[in-house]
Amino acid sequence: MNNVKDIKYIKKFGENLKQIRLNKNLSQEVLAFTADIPISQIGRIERGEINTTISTVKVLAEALDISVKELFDFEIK
Amino acid sequence: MNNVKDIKYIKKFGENLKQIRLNKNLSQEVLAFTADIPISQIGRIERGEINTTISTVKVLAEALDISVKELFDFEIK
DNA sequence: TTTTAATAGCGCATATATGCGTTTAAAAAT
DNA sequence: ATTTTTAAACGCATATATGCGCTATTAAAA
Repeated sequence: MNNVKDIKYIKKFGENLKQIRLNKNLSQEVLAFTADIPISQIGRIERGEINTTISTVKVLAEALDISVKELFDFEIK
Repeated sequence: MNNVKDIKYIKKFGENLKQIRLNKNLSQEVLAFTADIPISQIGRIERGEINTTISTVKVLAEALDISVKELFDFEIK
């Protein structure tokens, strides 16, 4: 988290998550409910504030009905 | 981490990481050095003891010279 | 404009990942 | 058999993700 490149990476991850969520017309609230995690968590991930874990990524992918790989399908810069 | 499925998932992730590392004939030590993370961390991830973060996954992928997606390219069960 | 919905953003406690070092065990090489 | 390499498996301090609740802000709808 202290690494500049890492911060860019988690920001990109969050942007990609948000994009996918919006493409499915889901609110943060609905995604949070489906993934069974707090809505505040979704927000912090999308804003790139936190360096989330693979288990959280997995439940998000399941809730979005996509593969985990798709959540990592973005350009690093 | 308290969820049974999550434990299975992080175990599978670790097994996949180990497989990829061995396929490249790299020791945990060399991978740790290249990724600039402690060797103990590599072991704990491969053994499925910890639910690692996306930034760690990213540096591992870079050190292995593969995409992050490849580290998630395994069957969930 | 007023109401409603959606998101941002904060605070706080707890759980856990990380980072670093050390010891033990097993396997491979000599 | 001994040495060397590799990985497992501890312990511990620190940083941070999570979980929960709440308020503020923004945007959209009425």
